[in-house]
Amino acid sequence: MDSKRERKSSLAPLSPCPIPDITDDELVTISVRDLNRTLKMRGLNREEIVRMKQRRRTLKNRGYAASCRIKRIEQKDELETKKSYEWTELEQMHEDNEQIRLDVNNWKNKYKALLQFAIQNEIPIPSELEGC
Amino acid sequence: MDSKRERKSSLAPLSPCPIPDITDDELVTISVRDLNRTLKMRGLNREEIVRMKQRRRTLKNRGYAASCRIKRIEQKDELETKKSYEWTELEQMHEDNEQIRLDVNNWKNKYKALLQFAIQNEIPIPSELEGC
DNA sequence: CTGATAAGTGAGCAT
DNA sequence: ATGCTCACTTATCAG
Repeated sequence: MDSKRERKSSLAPLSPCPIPDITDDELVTISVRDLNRTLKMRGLNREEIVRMKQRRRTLKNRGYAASCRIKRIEQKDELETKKSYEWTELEQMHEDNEQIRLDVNNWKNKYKALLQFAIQNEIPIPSELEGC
Repeated sequence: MDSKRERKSSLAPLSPCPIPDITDDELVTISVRDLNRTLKMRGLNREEIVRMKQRRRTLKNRGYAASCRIKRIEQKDELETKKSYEWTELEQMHEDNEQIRLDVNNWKNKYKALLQFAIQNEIPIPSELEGC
């Protein structure tokens, strides 16, 4: 049901780290300039440097992919929230509408009752007032 | 701008196909039973069979991933469509509401005018008719 | 190069 | 076995 979906990081085997005392976290955090300096200082060869660069890029990409996923989920949530909000508003509006309709009937009936009273008692009404 | 994002299929190198005359398309389509029969007939060894099975699974997964992505996009589209529809409905409802409000005022004014007329002409009105 | 995203891969769950 | 979905990798594109 609720499955832990933590992935066996398969990155390490891809590019075995030539410098064990630089963590992935450091590698992706450090600036390119600083990284280059560090790599030079350690006296790594071309191939090792390339591998470290690639590893850095991959780690960065991992982060980008994560943000991308999160963003997607957030956008979906936002959409759902807005939709649900609009639905609520729609419900409310329906109610209001119903209420106003009742008001209309109310005033209409009052007017008609009054008019009827006038007719029954043969009270002459100016024509502008009998707009029904 | 509009980028072709077709990927160089990197599957082939992963599991070099021992049977060149079975296409990927056939491999994912064929039933397990038929596949087994075919593999047996070709006299493939254990390792080759395992590789073919894995290749099949991978190809299947590729398809599943595609459906998964399409489904996600469709769901998002659907959500957006519904949201936009609700928005339209909300607009319409606002308009209706406004119209009904005008009706209310219309009848109310008529009633009041009539009542005013009665008062000005000193016409006695039954109390149940002057509900204002 | 950096960041974002589509497609592909493998793991793990559910049926 | 099959299908789905997650995290991850890779290819690519834009800036």
